[in-house]
Amino acid sequence: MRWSGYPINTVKETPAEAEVISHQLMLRAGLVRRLAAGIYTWTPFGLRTLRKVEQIIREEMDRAGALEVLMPAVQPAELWQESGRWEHYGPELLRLKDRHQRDFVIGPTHEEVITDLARRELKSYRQLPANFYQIQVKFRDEIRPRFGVMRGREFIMKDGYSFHISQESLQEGYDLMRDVYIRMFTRMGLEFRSVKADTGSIGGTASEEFQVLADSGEDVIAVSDGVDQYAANLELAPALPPKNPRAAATKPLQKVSTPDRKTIEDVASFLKISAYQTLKLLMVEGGEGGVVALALRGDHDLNAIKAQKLPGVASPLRMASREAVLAATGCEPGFLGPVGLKCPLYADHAAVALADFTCGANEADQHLTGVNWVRDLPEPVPADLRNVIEGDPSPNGTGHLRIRRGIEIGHIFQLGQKYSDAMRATVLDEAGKPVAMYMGCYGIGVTRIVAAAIEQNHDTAGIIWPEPIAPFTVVLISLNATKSEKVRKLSEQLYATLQQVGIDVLLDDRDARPGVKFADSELMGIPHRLVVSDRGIDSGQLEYRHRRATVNAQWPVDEVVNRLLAVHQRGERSSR
RNA sequence: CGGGAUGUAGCUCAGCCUGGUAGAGCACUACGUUCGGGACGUAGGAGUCGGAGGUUCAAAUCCUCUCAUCCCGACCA
Repeated sequence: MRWSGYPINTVKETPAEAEVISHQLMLRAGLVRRLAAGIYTWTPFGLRTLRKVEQIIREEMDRAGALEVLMPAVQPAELWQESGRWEHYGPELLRLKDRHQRDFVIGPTHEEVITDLARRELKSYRQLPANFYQIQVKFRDEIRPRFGVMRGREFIMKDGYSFHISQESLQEGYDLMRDVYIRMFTRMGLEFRSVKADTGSIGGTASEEFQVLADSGEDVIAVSDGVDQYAANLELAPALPPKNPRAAATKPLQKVSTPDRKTIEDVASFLKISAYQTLKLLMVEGGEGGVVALALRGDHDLNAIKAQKLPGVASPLRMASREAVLAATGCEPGFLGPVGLKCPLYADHAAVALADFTCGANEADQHLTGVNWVRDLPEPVPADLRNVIEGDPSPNGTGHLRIRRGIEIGHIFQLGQKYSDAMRATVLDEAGKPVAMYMGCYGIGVTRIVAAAIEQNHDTAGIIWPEPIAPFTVVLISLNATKSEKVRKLSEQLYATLQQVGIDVLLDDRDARPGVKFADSELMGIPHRLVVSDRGIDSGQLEYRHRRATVNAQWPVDEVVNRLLAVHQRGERSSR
């Protein structure tokens, strides 16, 4: 491709709408253009990277024996009514009517459609296992699209679905997909982790997310620094009970006046104690009416996912209303405590381990200090209620947890028979009896990967593409080509040769000043740069520079092609 | 959904408080100079000031409504 024929401008100024670096750079480099909130056009440069990501996915899926299909973006409501998700999916599902007033949706995912295909085509256990995938546009009407293509409403996803005769076979297919994902993301040059995840509303048993580690990520994950390599979504990471036994009581129980000190922070600073010496009490709705109290150490945060799994607690978790709290305790939120409490109580392990702690007195403007379990109130029911924090021991026993942020680029699930039951997708087994197929589901955020790769690979000058997904491998910058016949000739010759040997080369043949070309090539993040100039030709050496390098190398003119082939092969290999 | 903010040239923004002929930089066009790290000069094109209504002799500016976009929040007692 010739840069002179590429009519999309780069921009020096950062567009006001872009907050994260990947979004800023994608707009500045002209990779995408916004059409509406969360909806983007991909320009030729951006599309080249997108296609390379897709191609890696395709190659690895095909190699694993998966079959590519292409399903419709527009789907009839009947299928969604059949699976029950017409009611349950909520406002993220974009619904529309056709001219005959029939209901349709724009697919946010394709479990229904693929299950419909499977029940029509798959009749016998002999046809299993089967694995279908597609790379296709999805639409989810996000509450708040942001960060450019990272959380867009319309986006490209690779979604795959496998069908099995048994749970054992599903497990095998799932394990295979996990390996495939690791290989794909490694090939793309991404630093990522496989992370245990909550199965959430999709249901099913096993589930893992693939997270690209990046500070701008929207997900919080707990990663062990030990040899166990433990990694889990924050929602799921268990907090182990403290090993040391509870200390003995040393202080008397006392009531102190704490006017208007309603938060842990206020109380701690007012009484000149640390937040971890306090206990806070949260009131949530009970599963069958009433309220349930949850006690946490003052410096810890409630984990809603863990709490809503407790017997007697409403799921999904809802905080109790002010009225309900008042009715249960006779006290306003802000001064609640476990002493003399009449409703059911769960206490986090760390709260159970406290001695001589401070908590609300269930009386306006009053707190208790020197509180001790057993002596002042009954031993509580212990539970894991909190989010893990930096430095907690790893649940697998070695090392400690670090809290990192991640961008979810892939998610694999075992769906089991949820959809095949609802939609009667059965095959006959060896005994001739119908069995609902076991399903696996495997997603990858293709467009999001492009943004995630930039979040991980950039500097002040711009993008630094991992070689396998760079829009071009080499940029050939010709200086003063309009005047210099020899520069023009050599540039054209190298351009043709590089294309012949199969290297993606971009020829910067624009009639622009050198500074503009250098700056653009760096903004665009092309891994290898070669400069063709009169100066170079006269000395017999051309300048070469890798995007990550800070100085130029001099390459003899007639070795340029071979050397580029060599560094290119090295670049492709190093990221596998 | 709750809160906050912003809509003025393709982009980044000033002008609004205090109403009186719509601006700058970048980008774009032409010409000239320049030519190895985002050049300079001259000339030029380009905006129904998000939209509608109102107040006024007069509205980008004041008021009302509306649309769009962005940010924060939607456990923390």
